[in-house]
Amino acid sequence: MYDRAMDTADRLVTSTQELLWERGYVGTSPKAIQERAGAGQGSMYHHFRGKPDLAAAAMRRSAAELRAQAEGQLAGGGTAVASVGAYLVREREPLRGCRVGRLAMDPEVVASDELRAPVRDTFAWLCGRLSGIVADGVATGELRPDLDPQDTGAALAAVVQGGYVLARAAGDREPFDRAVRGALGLLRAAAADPSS
Amino acid sequence: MYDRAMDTADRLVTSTQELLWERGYVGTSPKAIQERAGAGQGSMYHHFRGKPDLAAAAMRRSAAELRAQAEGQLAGGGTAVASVGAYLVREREPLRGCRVGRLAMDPEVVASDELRAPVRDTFAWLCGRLSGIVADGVATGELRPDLDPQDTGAALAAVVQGGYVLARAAGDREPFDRAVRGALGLLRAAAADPSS
DNA sequence: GTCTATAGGTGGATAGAC
DNA sequence: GTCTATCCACCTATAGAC
Repeated sequence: MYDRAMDTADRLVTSTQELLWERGYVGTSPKAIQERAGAGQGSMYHHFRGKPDLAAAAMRRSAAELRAQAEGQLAGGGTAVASVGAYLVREREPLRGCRVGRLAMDPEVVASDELRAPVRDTFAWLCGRLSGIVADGVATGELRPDLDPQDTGAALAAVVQGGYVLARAAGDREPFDRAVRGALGLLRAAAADPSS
Repeated sequence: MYDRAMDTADRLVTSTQELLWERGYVGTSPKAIQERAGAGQGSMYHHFRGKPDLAAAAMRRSAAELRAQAEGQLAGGGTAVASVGAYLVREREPLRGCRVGRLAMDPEVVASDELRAPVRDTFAWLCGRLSGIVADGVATGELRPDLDPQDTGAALAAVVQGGYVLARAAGDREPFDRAVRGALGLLRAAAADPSS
């Protein structure tokens, strides 16, 4: 249960963020949210219209947090390999999965435009950001000119999301670390001068 | 509802495979399984001890099917890039996700050794298989010698799993296709002689 | 083997008192 | 704003008849 000093609506959103991360949308019940937030039924339905409304608020916040975090890793400047590397190897907890990406596997999230929107926008932004960095690397001659920036950006975003799957399947973070190292190794090999 | 000529236990397993793929473990109820299989409660609990038992049988079958399918793509012979390429660009339905990988995001699957085992074994096998192909490519001089086979294999497996996430987030298969093309492009760039 | 009946618990939400 | 009471459908499983 959260600090009573925190606003009730805020505690409900925070609790929902956590439960969506841990259990997904279909696996998260209003009752569980209320218990974790230390709020009653009445409070929840006073502040939100229902589970989809509350989940949408939680997902928008998680998406914004993730984007800010990723932007912090990507905006470091330096070479394309350095920027992508900073993003790929940043500190993570692979066994928890991605708090946004995991929701893309949820049938009720994908079936609802409102619930899917934050997930869609997050990955559209991330792929675009990574593609831009690769395009810059190609433009400066750091990366081979035959590298397609959009395809490469999508592959880099996918490696992280897929790394979570491998780690959770194994019950061990090792496959995640291997996957991101492997992606970085491939990107280095695609440097115009691979000795760099 | 399935053909009555099919064995009842078999229909139950097949229906469970489909529902696990569509809705995951927490999102799949015995009632929904029974309805799809055209079987009653009594039949289900006669043939299986309960939902976890039936789900485990369905997951073992899905894992075996996926492995056989992947092996068919990977065993084509030829260069490492050709073998990996055949696996990466094989016909898929990205919006449906991976019938095995999706279960790695399910909290009750990862919490149970018996349910997680087929998922764990599938990806351990797949990563090992891809790593072996990369190692062969390095050994024959097709791929650059500084490529780590295990890391690269994990990255390739992750791209496919992550591609599903991107496609479902977008509501469009395009990001999946981009990701696998991007991965193949990077692997080609890591060829010892990139003109190949 | 398959059916119906039954069971306690939960899911998601509404109503109205305070 | 928050609480309790109430609602009906569904979840997962057991019991026992056929």
